[in-house]
Amino acid sequence: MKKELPKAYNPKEVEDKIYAAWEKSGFFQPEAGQPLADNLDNLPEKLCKKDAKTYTIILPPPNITDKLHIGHASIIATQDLMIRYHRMKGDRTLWLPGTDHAAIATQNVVEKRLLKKEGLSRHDLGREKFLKKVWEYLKKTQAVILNQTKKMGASLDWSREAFTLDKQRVEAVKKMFVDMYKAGAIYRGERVINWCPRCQSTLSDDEVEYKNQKTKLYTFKYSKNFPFAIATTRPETKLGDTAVAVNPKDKRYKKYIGKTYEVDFCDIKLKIKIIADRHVEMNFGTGALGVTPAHSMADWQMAEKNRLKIIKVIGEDGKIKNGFGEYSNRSVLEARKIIIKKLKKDNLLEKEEEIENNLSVCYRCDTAIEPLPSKQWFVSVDKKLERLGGKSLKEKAIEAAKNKSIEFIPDRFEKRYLDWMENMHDWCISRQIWFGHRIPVYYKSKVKNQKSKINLIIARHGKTDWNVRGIMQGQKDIPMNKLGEETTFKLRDKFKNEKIDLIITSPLKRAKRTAEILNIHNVEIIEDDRLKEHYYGMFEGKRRDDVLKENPDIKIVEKNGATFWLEIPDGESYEDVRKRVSDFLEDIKNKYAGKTILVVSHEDPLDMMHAVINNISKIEALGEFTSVSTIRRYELDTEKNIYVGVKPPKGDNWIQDEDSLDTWFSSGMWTFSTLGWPDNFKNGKKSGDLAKFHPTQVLGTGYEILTLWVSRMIMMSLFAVNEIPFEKVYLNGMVLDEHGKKMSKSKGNGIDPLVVIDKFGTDAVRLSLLIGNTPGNDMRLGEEKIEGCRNFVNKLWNISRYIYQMSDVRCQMSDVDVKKLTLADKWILTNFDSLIDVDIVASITKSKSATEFLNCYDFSFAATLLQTFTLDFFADWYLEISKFEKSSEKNKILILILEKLLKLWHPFIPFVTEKIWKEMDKKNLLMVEKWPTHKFNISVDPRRFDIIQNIIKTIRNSRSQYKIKPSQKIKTVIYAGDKKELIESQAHLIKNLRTGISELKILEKGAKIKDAIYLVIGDIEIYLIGMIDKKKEKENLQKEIDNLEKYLIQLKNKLDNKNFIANAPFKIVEIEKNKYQKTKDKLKKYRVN
RNA sequence: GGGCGUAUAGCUCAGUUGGUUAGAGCGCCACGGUGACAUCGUGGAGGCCUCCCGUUCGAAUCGGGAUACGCCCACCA
Repeated sequence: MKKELPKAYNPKEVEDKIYAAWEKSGFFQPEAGQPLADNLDNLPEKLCKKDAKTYTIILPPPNITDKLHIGHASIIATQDLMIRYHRMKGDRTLWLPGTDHAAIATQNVVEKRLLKKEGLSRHDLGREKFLKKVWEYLKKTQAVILNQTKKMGASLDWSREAFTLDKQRVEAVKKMFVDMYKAGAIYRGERVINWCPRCQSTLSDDEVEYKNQKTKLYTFKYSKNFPFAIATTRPETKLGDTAVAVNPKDKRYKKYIGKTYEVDFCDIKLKIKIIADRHVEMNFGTGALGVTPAHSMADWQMAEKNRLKIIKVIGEDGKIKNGFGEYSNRSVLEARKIIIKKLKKDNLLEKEEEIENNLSVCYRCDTAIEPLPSKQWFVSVDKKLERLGGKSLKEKAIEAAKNKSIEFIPDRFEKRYLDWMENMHDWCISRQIWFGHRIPVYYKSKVKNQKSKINLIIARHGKTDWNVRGIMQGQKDIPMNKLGEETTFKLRDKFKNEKIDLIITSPLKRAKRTAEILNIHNVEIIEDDRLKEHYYGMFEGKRRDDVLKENPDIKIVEKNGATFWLEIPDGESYEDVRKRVSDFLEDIKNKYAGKTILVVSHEDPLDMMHAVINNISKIEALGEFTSVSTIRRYELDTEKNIYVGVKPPKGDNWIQDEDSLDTWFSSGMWTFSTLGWPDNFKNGKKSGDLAKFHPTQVLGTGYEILTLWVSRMIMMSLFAVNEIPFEKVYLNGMVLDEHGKKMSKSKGNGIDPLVVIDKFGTDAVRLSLLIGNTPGNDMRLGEEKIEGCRNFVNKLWNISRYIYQMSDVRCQMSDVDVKKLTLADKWILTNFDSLIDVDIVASITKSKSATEFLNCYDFSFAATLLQTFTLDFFADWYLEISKFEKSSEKNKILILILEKLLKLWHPFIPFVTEKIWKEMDKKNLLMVEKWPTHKFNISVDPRRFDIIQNIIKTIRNSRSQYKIKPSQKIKTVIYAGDKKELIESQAHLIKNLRTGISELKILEKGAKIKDAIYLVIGDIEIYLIGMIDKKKEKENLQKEIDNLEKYLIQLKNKLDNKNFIANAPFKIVEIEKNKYQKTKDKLKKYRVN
């Protein structure tokens, strides 16, 4: 049955219909754990075996801030290619779509772009109304994105579509937060944030604007006894300085590093420690930087590193806090004036100069921002977690890349990932915005909060015999002695008038007994391992004095008449102890707000507790509990009535945390929250979609969010389901404009996918994004390229059109009589085979097959290979040959190759291939046809056909060079040597393929022919007889001879080089010799003529 | 400031482990209605492979440095 197709392919007429047919087929939805929408079928058994491997990609959810740009299109094209390829291979293939709420970005768009027009800010509307606006907006963009994605031909499973802020994801995020909190992976800590004193609110980083301004830089000493000067633009904050940082390389200050100075800075007493920090610029100011932890982000980090004390100077009202003498309650600027005045008076001010710097101001009211410490939520990346086998999130995430459980494409991104991971600090997840996942933490209303401090009473246990004998006990369980009991009983009086709610004790006998004796009100006693004594390892059971003598090299500190070992070879470090008690304190803060608690423990844990509570260094704290039976009291400023949970607690006075979560928290859960977590994950067992499709195979995204997103997904997935979420990370480069500039709205150089799809068709757009696109590298794209791809798509259409005119569309390979095949037939079949698998052709060209290129993610190569075959081999040669070398076999071959070629092309250009396929009257959709694996297996040495091609090309070329009109036919003589038989058999090709030959004589050899163009191809000589342009021929001949001579000299020089002969491998030398001989022969032939 | 990447024809890019007279597509030029395709065909002209130094018998390819551009991160006291 022959067919007539329209002359040009019209994508507009076919694309939407085809997409609808695909969707209707249900083949986008692999067998689901959930009922399918609209009674659609899943992939039937026939197309996807029960035991088929799964192949899953979760589409990176685009931000709902805006419609998709061409960069998204690039990611979609790449992933749809992978998905369609694997679906055709018979894998159970799932590609899951969704969108991201992009908290900050979306809030900004709505507030700055939409509300601003009406002259409103979000505060004018209030939280609820504002969020309503945001949802209105996002519904719109979501619909646009959905439509765009479908237009791209994406074979996504829409029945599983998700949104990072839909109901299911909200529940998942809450659960995740609570789980992580309970596991100790989330904690509340302080961090410097941006505070606007006028708006009385915190600002996200995006809400801070920078203003270039002139300001004064003051250089001064804190006091006369301080050894050198520092420089600052904000002298008033120096009231809270606890350190001075210098560059470790700075010779001027090296000798001071580590020392502490007590200074009197303008009547305020400060303790200043000199610390080293490599970020300090030696050339700025004096090269010494006053560190104010409470009022600068950078200083805060230094303080954390160096365990500095944090002094808050400025309050939320923008005024100096109480406790700073005459400065208190004055505005920042007033305080500054007074300080400068004093410094001048005391002759401490060395310099006052104008500099330019960036002042951060509030985006709403332009007020200068005050960085203040505030409580924020953090994910602890370093905390060792039980559920991760005692490893931290960071360690596990690093491990995944290092042991190659995750492979990066291209692999250089592994290094970037690891660098970033290794330097990762705890991740602050609370954001001061309204739109997003509200933090599932609740506090009691403010009035009740007043009561919510913890009265902490700390007691050291009573004496044991070992205490008396000066033996190190550590975790050896030594009971209290008589003396100890007596002393402890005396202490009971102290608690007579005090209501103790709870006693928590170390489980060691001496502490437990102490607790029992002190429990006069008969309250509950809880044991807690974290309160155990410092583990001293091999020192335990030895006398302190002996240990001191035997280990003179071990670092010690002496304080309050006691000795402290800073390192114990096989024991715990002070750091370890500090960690566990700090952990303990966090716990009780959250559980026992408002209560009075007695804690009974041992010397070292208590010292460390003292350090944590007062935020001082471990060494400063040592010696606080030197004597047994010491009692100290603390008021723990706690989180009070804090509740962390999926649902708010009962009672009406609980207020939810105002902040919302960093977007990456919810998108970090994307691989499993979309597959039904947590419902599909009970008792560590996966079920439903999660069991079937997680971990996924590939995560493809732009490299710019490798660190932001990919790293988070890895950590979150490890935590939630203890799985690495994907095997491979494929990184798309950015799509730039023709000039290599980033596309952006403001520049107006962006390409809108819908516009170019409308103009050139989806297939053309997809192909233009796949060809010439290397993973991880940016790509430039202009409309010209898309147009070129459109032309190719149309070419494929016309190839089919031609074939349909020639051949009946129904036939099979078994119908082809191999014996009847011509050289050209065999040549094209063999070449086609090389697309599917390496065979004789590929082994000669050393190329991979299209299948192999796809397997190793070299999509551009695969497309180029297919394109070369389609255009150069199939259309330009084989189709042309078929116009005169006719046979029934040929018609079959045309159909057979077309059929397989369509399959190979389908993942790249799904619409046009599906349409052509349909025109073949096929019942099934091409989309679920099997990927070709069977070769035709008719091998022929392609070089035999190459000879014929070469002859034809050479003749065409010289016709063009000599400007012979196409209408002018030429007699031709070929001296073929031992190729005579071959050339004779293919003479019809040489005559018919636009060589304009009237008469062709093929001889083995013969005499030189005058008045003819002379051509040489290897051993073969060709004469185009009857050429008149003698002069031109001579010129050409001479040019060729010159060329050959030059080349010959090059080769000769190489071969004359003794070093080359001596050092180069034998094979290479042979090759070069061969080249030399061939060139020489050719030259000889030309010279004779 | 730190890390990473890129630099090859007018443009967009290939160039596998060092051995090519350095390739393709677009654009350009010339010719051309030939059994599908002018969204086409045939042919051609375009290159100090950014620069410098080194390793090597041999470098577009490996190493070092410079320059330019891009991306990410930190910082601007």
